[in-house]
This record gives sequence, C-alpha cells and structure tokens, in this order.
Amino acid sequence: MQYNFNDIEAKWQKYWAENQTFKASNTSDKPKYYVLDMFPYPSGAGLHVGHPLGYIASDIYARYQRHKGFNVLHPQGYDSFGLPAEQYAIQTGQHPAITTETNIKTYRRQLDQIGFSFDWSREVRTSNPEYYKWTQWIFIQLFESYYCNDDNKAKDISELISIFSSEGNTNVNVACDDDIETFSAEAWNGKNSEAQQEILLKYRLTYLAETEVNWCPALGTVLANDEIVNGVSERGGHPVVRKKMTQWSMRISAYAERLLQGLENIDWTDSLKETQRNWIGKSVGATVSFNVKEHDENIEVFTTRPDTIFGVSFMTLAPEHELVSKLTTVAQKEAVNAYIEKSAKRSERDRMADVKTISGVFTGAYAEHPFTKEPIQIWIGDYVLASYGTGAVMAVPCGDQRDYDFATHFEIEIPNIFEGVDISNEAFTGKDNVKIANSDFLNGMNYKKASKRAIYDLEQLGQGEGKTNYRLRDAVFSRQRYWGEPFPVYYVNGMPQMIAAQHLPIKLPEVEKYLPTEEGEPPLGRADVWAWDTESNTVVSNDKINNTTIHQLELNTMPGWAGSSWYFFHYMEEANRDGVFASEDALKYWENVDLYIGGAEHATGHLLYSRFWVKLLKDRGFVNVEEPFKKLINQGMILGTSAFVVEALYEGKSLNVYESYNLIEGPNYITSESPKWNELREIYRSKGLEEEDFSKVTNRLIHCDVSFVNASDELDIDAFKNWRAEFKDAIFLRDQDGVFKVKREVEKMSKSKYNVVNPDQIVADYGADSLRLYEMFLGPLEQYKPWNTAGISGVHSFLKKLWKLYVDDTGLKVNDAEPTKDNLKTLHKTIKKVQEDIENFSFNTSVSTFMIAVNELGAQKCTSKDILEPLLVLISPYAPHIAEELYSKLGNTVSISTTAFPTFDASHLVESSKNYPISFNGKMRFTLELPMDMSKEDIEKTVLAHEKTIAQLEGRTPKKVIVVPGKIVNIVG
RNA sequence: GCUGAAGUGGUGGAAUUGGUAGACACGUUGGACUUAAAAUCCAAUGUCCCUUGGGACGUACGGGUUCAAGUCCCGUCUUCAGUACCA
Repeated sequence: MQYNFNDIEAKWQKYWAENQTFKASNTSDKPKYYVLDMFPYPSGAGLHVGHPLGYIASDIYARYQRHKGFNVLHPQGYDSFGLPAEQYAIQTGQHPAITTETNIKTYRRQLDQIGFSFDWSREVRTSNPEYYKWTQWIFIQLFESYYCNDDNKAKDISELISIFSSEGNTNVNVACDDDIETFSAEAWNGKNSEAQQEILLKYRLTYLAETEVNWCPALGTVLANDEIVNGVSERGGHPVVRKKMTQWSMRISAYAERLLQGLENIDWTDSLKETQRNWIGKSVGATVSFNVKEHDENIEVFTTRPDTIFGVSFMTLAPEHELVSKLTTVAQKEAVNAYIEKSAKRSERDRMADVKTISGVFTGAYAEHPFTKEPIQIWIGDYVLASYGTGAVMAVPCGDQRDYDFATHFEIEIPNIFEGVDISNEAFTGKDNVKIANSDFLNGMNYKKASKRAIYDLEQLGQGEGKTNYRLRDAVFSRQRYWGEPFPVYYVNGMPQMIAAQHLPIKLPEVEKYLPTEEGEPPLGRADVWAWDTESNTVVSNDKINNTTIHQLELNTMPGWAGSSWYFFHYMEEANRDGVFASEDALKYWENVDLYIGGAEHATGHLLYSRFWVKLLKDRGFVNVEEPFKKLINQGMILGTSAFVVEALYEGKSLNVYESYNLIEGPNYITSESPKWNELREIYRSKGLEEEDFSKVTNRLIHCDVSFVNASDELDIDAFKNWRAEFKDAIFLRDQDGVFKVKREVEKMSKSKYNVVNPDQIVADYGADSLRLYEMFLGPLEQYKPWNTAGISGVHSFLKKLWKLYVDDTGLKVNDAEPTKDNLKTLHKTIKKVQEDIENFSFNTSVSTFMIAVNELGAQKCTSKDILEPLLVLISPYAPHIAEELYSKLGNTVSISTTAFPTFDASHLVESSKNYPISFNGKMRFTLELPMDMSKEDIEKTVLAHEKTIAQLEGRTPKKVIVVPGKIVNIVG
C-alpha cells in the first residue's frame, strides 16, 4: 500500500470539516487555552510559503494542547479593510468588497489545504458590517470616556460633566489637551451647549482637533507615526509632509504609564518590549520656567537633569517656537528670519539626516536664571525639535554633548559644574559617581539628591516642578479613504455627535468612484446617501440635509488598526455576535490570548493600540483583563532563494547572449585558454563584434523565475526561452559538461524578484504534512531563514519511511507484539524530547527527533502497536493527516486529536552502562563502555589500566584524573 | 551614534546546568537494484597531513578563566533588526 498523501489529506480535511472536529465550546470542564495568529490581510497575490510559518507553529501548539487535555480556542479570520483593495478599486472601478471576497476565497482554500485545526465557525472579517458595528461601538465608548489620573482609569464623561457643573475644572487631575483654560462651575454652567462640547472634546479619549498630521499626497490620506518608516509611507514608500487638518485622534498618551508598566507582566520577547518602551519614551525630570528679561514672558523647558540647573549658559528654542518672533531684537531680526526661513525649507527628513552641521542664531534676547538671576542668551537652533517637550531647552554645555558642540561652535561660555571632571574636550554626560559643584545650594550633592533639591527650590519659587514626559503621541484616527469603517458620527453646528448604539452599524455608502472629491474631500464626500436623520434614525439622502433634524455624516473612515485592536474578543463569542461584542460568560471563560504568534513589524502599531483599547474596555467594565496577549512570539521571515542568469552586454546593451554562471566565477572561469573560448568567440562574432571588442563585453545578472531552476542550480533553458518574448532567440553558452548554471542569492520573497514559492505547488507535489514538517524543520521559529524547495525531499522521505513502519505491500504490519526494551527506550526518549521541544517552541528539533525515532524503530523492525500507536500521537500535531490515517488503520474510529498525549516514563531510559569519553588534557581520544554504577575510584582504576590509556601517556604519570560519573573522564598530564 | 539579536561544514541547522563539536537533513561522491530512468537501499562526506593505524587544526577574530569553553569573562570585527538631534 502506497503513501498516497493527496488522497489521505483530502479525506481528513473533509472529515474534520464535516465532524467539526476543532470547534471549540464555551462550556467545558477542561482548562481553556487560547492560541491566536495575527489574522492576515487577504491580498490578491495569495499565500506564499513564508506566510503559513507562524500558522503551522501555532497549529502544532494548539493540537498539542488538545492532546494535553485543554479546551483550545484556535480561530482565524481576515483583516479585510485596507489600502491595496482600495487602490485596486481606484484603478479598475471594482468594488473593494468584491475583490476582498475573491481574495478571501483564495486564502481560505490555501489555508484549508494545509490542514489547520482552526475553528472556522468563529471567523471574523473586519470589513463585515456585523463586525464593524462593534468597532463603531467601541469608538463611541472612547468618545464617552475621559481619563482620571487620580484613579488611573478611564471613566464615563458624564462624571466629568457633573464635576464641571459643581466645581469647574480647577481641581481636576485628568488627561487633556495642553491648551485648557480654567473655569469655575458658574462659568461652565453659563456656557452654551456648543461651547461645552468644545471643551469636552479636549478631555475625551477620542477627540476631534486640528492637529499637525502626516499627509501623504500620493495615497491621499494621513498616516499615523507608526505607518511612516524613514520619512516615507510604510506602504508604497511615498513622501509624507506635515499639514494641519481637523482629525479624530486617540488619547493613547493618557495610557502611556500603564502601557509601560503592563510590559512587566507579559511574556513577550525583550526586543519587542524594548521597542514599545522606546516608542513610549518615558523620561523623568522637571519643567523649568525661565523669565525673559524685558518681556512679560517666560520660557518653559523640560529637562531630565534639574541637578545641572547651575550649568545653564544659554537657551535654545526651536525655530518654530511661538515666542521667537516676540523676543527677537531689532538688530537680530534679519538673521533670525533668514534662519527660520532656511530651516522651514528643510524637510523633517533632511533635518534628521543632517545631524553633524551645527547651526543657530542668537535672538538678542536674554532670559533670567531662576536662582542666580544672571542673564542667559536665548538662541534658536534646529537641533531643538518643536514636536518634543516644550520645543525649548535649557542648554547645559558641560553635561550635554549637543549643547557642548553648540556652545563651542558659537563660543558660548561652558561653566563646569562637576567636581573634578575634565570637560575641556567633551561634555560629561554621565550622572553616576559625580558630585555637583559651583552650584550654590546643590554643591557636593549627587545626581539624585541634587535633582530632588533643585525641583523643591524651583517649586518654592513657582518656577518649575517635577514632571514626567512621554514621547508617545496621541494617534491620528481619521483616514481620507473609502475602504475602512465609517465613523458613527454626524455634525450639528460643527460639533460631532454620536449615533446611538442601537442604530449601528452605520454601513459604508456606495460611491461612484473611490477617489477624493474635486474639493479635496475624502471619497465618502461622493456618496449621495450620506446624511443622518435624527428622527427616523436612518441614513438618508444628502439633499434632505436641513441642519435641524437631518445632518451631514462624517466623511473620514477609520484606520487599518481599528478593527484589529479588539478582534481577539469577538472570536470568544459564539451565539450572540449581533447582540454583544463578546458576552460576559465568554469573556470570563476565555479571558485573553494565551499564545499569540505573528510578525515583529506590528511592534508599535497593532500591538500597542490593542493594549490601549483593552485597557479602555477594562476600565469601562466591558472586559476583565488588562492585557490582550499573555505570551507573544514573533516568527521569523522565510526568505526566497533568487536565481540569476548571466547576461552579456556590449556598450550597456544586451547581446541576448547568456552564459552559464560557472563560466563567470569559480574554477571554470572562461579565459582565452578555456575550451569554451572558441565557442564564445563564434557567438560574439555572430553578434557582429570584432575581436578587439571582446574585452568590452560586460556581464549583468538578471532575475529569472526560480521555477525554471532545479536543485542543482541548472536552468531549464526551454522554459526560460518561453518566459518572455525577448528570450525567444537568446543564445546560451553552457558549461563543458553541457549544463547551464545560475547564480543563487537569498533575498526577501517577492513577486518582483521571481523567487516566490507557492504552497499550492508544494502541497500538490509533496503533501501538506511534508510542507508543515519542512517549514518547521528549516530552523528556529523566530529566525530568518531561506527557503529551498530541494530540501523538502528529506522530510517527505521521512513520511514515507514512517508509513512503511505501519504498512507494507500486503497491508497493515502492526501487531500486538510485546515491545522490546529498545522499542520502549526509543519511544520514551522521543516522548520526552518532543514534549520539551513543543513547550520551548523548538519545533525544528522535534522533526529531527521523529526522524531518529523512525530510523531506530525501522532498524529494530518494530511492529508493536504499543509503540507505534503512541508514536502517531506524538507526530500528529506536526503531520496530522498521515497520523489520522494510520491511527484509523490501527482500528480507531475517533479522530486522533481526541487522544491523550503519551505519558513519559523515565524508567525506560535507565541505562546500565555508559560509553565514557576518555579525554587527555581535554581532548577526547577514545571511548570506553563502563557500568553506570561503577564508583569514581573504580572508573579511574579501570581507565588508567586500559592499554589505550597507557599508549596515550607514553610513560608519563598523570598529574590529575577527573572523573565525572555518567559524563566524562579527563586525564591531565 | 544608541539598543537588541546573531556569527558553527558546500547549505539549513543540532549540541541540557561548561563535559565526545557538527545530531537530523539537503547537496556531493561511490556502490547495489534496473535494458534505462524514477523510486528505494547501502557507504563515504569539517579542513589538512598520512600507507593502515593515526596525527594536526577547527564553532567570526584576539586574549583570559577552567582538568575541560561553541557555551563563562574582557576586547575587536562583521551581519541583521529596531531607533535616532528626545533635552
């Protein structure tokens, strides 16, 4: 009987689907375990072999946990709103919903054929109105919330309103905008509704405000900070400019401290936590207020080193700082304006790239030192960023290298306030093991003490206070795009109003084109039916807008991360998905995700926003957990192995002649003495080149499709010729041995590099079990590693060997034979290793372990069911189809997934003897079989008496003999 | 620049608390079977020296600790990732 993997895999995939084998129940006595993959964006290109890597790992873990007696939730879905579908819609007019649906079908087919144990009954799609209804609902909760710093949690905005109406805002300690004016209860109560709403927007956790945003003209939308990489858009690499726009923002900054602290309690990689810590960017210090001489103004700065306050010798403002124009003296006006103009022209990117050049201008104005009252020059310089802190710094050149460089460059005084430190060459930036000097009341104190004291004295003067600053900015939440969640918002007199939850979802309207309007409004501005009727509570035609009962709806849509910030909760809900985002019982049972697997690229986007929304939902009493993902693993990327053909060029133009790579590099390098030389000469002549032109021929490597190349790097020339018209008449110069080799190189897997390997082909040729095993066998999960299809034959022949252990030409070989000691030893060491490996997420080593076990059992001619049946359970998380098939052949009528994981019994591994390595001065020379229970002394005696030992020593007396029982013997001397 | 991770055969990689470096595969070479091919099976395969036996050298590089170092310590180099005038 053959191992007919295609039939077997189809059969079991059908069985699992029909029997709902992997459907999770919300009511179970078993302990729960929630395994989640970052859900995919269904792109038009479908899956390549790199995509399923993480899914295979999580599937192995999910299946293992089922064997271990857990009730496992392992769902899957689609992050189906997004830019590519919309860009495609703009080009073709095809509705994004249609493309998305088609793409999802492809994804589903591809996922199904790999044999994942997903519970598809719980699928979510972020672009389904039934789903985004709840995304809109959460948005409303954010709008209806403010953050109380005293209680460290979000609360209902109505509580804040009642505080305002009873005592005003003078005593509230809550997260809000910077430009808040204080008001009394009377003042509040005297304001009209619009004025009150305007103030409340400054407190809500999602708010509408004119903010400076990252506008990407090519994409026609704004982008969040995490969507910009190196100054260009993450998607497409388009330039981004700063622009002021009225936008919805998320007050994530209110949660900065909790997002930071929460990292302590979750099991994520250090690098990921570190990335989030950097993004949050906490710095502890103080604000200091400097009075400006001859002006009724003061300059606020933030410093992390209040202890160095007496080292201040000048101040620097960002060129954009609002006080610059007020303070600049007449004499300096021209120079200052010229500088401002110059730096405004430089993009943010240029400013960042050019760190070396020191530039700045003196404003002519002076501030006053809060303690010494000495005058301090006020400069402007673009090393100070308007967007961080207060946009101004107190410059302490002796303690900060940038200030030092600036001071040196402009010959500003550099007072030394560190005891016994030489600052003649560079600033002293450390803060440990140094005492403050020349600093009045701070003299002799260390960093900690001096900082405390400085803050205290500043507070006494009313010119400063301790402050913690965060780099984390509020996240812009509006996108000027079509294919995203509509906001449940309409406008009355310019003030946003929420649509009541019972009227959700507000569905995306139809538009005739997916482009912005001529007036520059977002695509929803093209919708004809996009107004809110407050009487019928329905979306109605725009021409009915009367601004009394029928109002304009919001034209922006939500960003990609909205739907993915809470989807893990919706999977928990089975029955009442329309009535709740997840029911109380479901939330209580499943809590949060135990294991989350996905790419590291989401470190500062999805993974931060999800944590933020979960904290908000917890504060408002909707969920019980503080963090969404307990343990998180980033799978590494699978890289492609590109193939290159060597093309001959003359004067930069292709000769349409291609040479085997062996002739270009390596021992067969072609020279005028090579046997191939004459052939090459003929070819060049036929192309009209003269002998003296030959040396001007150069080579270029061009990508060729990897499917034309075999495991030995040989090109299928016919396939290549048929690939593109221009290769039809190409001439190929082969090696001496008649083959044509290509150059291989590892690169990111991508269409443009022609190195994409489609899992469909692998599954058809080798089967899903082979694909699963091979992806794991490639190396550690977290590591980047190249794909090489040739290697899959190893795991495939392993599966064939496994099959043959159970089945031969006549049928089933397995019998009730009593297992031998060796059989049991092989089985139990495999149980032990595989269990350890899975728990350590070391899936690659398990595959080797299976290979060893099958090789050993084959050599032992094992046919015992007591061995071979448990072996199937060990393998089934990795290669579930073959395991199910053989398991049923053994007479079982239930799925192998319901079988308990075999129990490890150490007694089978107890050895009576050990093959000791005998080393001389640490170098192993030979091995010696000795009984396990032999004493140290006896081992030493036996080894020293051995003839090989005597030969090694050549008459020398050993100085020392180290015996580690059960491990090693080392003879020194 | 800073932070983090990594560097082991021709290739992917393995090696528990320091204890036989290179498991398991791929590839390569040779062989068996076959008219032939595929498939399968067997053997060899870190480098160098050498007739077997064996020896020397080997985990990026240079030091060190130790009876013993891929593993621990110090320094250097390289690669990858993140981040960057953050006051």
